[in-house]
Amino acid sequence: MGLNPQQLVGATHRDGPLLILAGAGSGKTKVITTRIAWLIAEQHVSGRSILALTFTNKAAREMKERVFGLLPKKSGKGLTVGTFHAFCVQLLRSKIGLLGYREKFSIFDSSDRMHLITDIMKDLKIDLEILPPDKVAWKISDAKNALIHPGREAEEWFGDALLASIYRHYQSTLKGFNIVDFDDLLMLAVDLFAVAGEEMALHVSRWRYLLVDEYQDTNQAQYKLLRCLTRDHDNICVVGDDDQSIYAWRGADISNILNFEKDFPGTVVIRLEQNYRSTGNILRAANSVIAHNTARKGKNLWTSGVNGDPVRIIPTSDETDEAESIVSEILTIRREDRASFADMAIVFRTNFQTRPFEELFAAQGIPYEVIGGTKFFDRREVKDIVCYLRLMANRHDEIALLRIINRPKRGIGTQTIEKIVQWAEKHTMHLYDVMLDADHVDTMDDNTRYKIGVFCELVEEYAKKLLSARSMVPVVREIVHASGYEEELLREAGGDADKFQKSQRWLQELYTSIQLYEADEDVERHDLFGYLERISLLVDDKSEDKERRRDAVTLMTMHSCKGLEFPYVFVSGVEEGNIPHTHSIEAGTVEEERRLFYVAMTRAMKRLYLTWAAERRRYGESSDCEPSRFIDEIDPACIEWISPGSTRSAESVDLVEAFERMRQQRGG
DNA sequence: CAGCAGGGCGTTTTT
DNA sequence: CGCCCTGCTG
Repeated sequence: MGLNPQQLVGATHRDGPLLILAGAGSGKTKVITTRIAWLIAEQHVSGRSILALTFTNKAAREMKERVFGLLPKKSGKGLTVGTFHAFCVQLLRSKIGLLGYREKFSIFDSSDRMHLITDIMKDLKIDLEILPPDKVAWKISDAKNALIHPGREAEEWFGDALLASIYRHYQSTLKGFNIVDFDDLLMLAVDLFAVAGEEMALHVSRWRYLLVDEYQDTNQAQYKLLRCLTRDHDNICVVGDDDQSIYAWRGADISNILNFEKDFPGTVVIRLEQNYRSTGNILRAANSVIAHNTARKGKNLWTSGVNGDPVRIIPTSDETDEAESIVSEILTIRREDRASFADMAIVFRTNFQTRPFEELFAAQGIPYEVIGGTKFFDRREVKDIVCYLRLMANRHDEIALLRIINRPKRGIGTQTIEKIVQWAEKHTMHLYDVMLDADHVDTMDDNTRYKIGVFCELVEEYAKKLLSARSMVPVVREIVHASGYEEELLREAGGDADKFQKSQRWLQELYTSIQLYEADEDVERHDLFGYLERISLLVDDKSEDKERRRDAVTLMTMHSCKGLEFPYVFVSGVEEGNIPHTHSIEAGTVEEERRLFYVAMTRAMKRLYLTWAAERRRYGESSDCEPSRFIDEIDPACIEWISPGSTRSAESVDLVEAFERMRQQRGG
């Protein structure tokens, strides 16, 4: 199987708790996948008894593929591999009734959450200036990740009665709408075990072997869930690396991995310290940076491979220059090393840094793929139509309703909406039910009632069609047409044919996404609910085959690069205030930033570039930048400073001089 | 109720 | 610099 001794121990550990401390590039996925295959093929454990949990859909997909690649056909049947969130949805789908929700709940995304919180705060007459809704959203999310429920408990936890009150209203509204938000998936799943321990224990008893990836990133809720799943056995294998913990800001609790041995007595600990990914220089550079962290278990990653090229540091004058330098380097590598675009990745701290690259790549015809970033399902056209679908799936989804009630314009304006809302409040009814029953609303005229009637008929008619049709795609096309949405797009575009085409293309992508879903054999039943659930758990739109078929440069943030590897990696914007980010410096969380930088560095297999710009524009204003402190922390023996002019046409004399001074100062 | 213009504000990271 | 939201006018 080609495993080293430690990997082999991990892969062939039979029963009981197992902690695998796996450094970057040490082959942890290989160990997990081999272990699953070993359990099934050699130990005759049924696939049905195995549950593997990951953080991202991508990781889940990869793991599944690799496991099935190791197994003879069909022998892995029943194996569960999924994200924590997807797994929780599965539990909730069948058991959420225990918590007083109805079975066919919808899932809120973060923008829906913001809307609702803003509405609630307005209702409560809270000044949005003093308490910004995004802060509130973040606090509520935090509370849920820590398993803090609304009520007295929350008030103490927040130390703020107002926040607790918003939380209470928010949560009861969600429940009233039969909607759960992202954080609820975890919290409510844990609640299931609290309210019906025995029933749930029975329900999950089929899973006798647990495997958890990226354990260092688990939060309280995920930890508790794992405890619930191991009530009747202790076959839990977790893999993690404290140096790659980069989600503390989202509630990840590093003590979960630090305390694992205490939590699960009899734990076997395995350390994977041999790196198979990067050359010696890259590894040494990364090691020297991470060594500056004090809060770490400490490990010594080593490689038996070649030293390779030094880490190349490229100073540039501004973000345009930075992009041009990288592009020129990309073209050189392609020419000289005969590497493909897909071998290269550009990594940065913040999403908005993609801009100069996207512009330049588009101009030069270089294929690229942005991971994350502005999401497909956040696109206006797509989101509008998805809201139609959401409303048809759940008439009580008020956020969806309010979004499309007058889109396209159908003469139901703010006045009318206000009347509906007031009537609903007075009679404690749902907005949509008020609309269905508009004849009885005495505050509006017949014409308005008629318009509302037309809208409701549309919803009812197509909801029925969606649920009965063999394929939803033609029905959705019909909705776009019959609702007048298409016409509206045409009208909005004015004479701009290009604009109209663009929006059409987005809608086409949406149809394709539905089609892909309906063709997915992994899904048992294909219906509207299943589709909405799937897309709500999807972070990116990059549907399976898409990423593979194109030879493209990958652009992504440091957070989304975790778990990936590329022969050539460019870390861009390595400036003080960017990485480490100003907010983190102020919050005193530079160590997490260092880990983030470490994660980015260790993605590189063959060659690593670090670039920084002396000047960067933000909000249209430009400001001076200094290279990141992390550059100073790299062992000078493994880096090489590339002079600004060498990759392309000569730059300003000032910059070259500044660069020379810096090189002398740093002894580079 | 719809359309337009101008002002204000934001970008840390994501399942 | 752009986007979104608001407020004013037709």
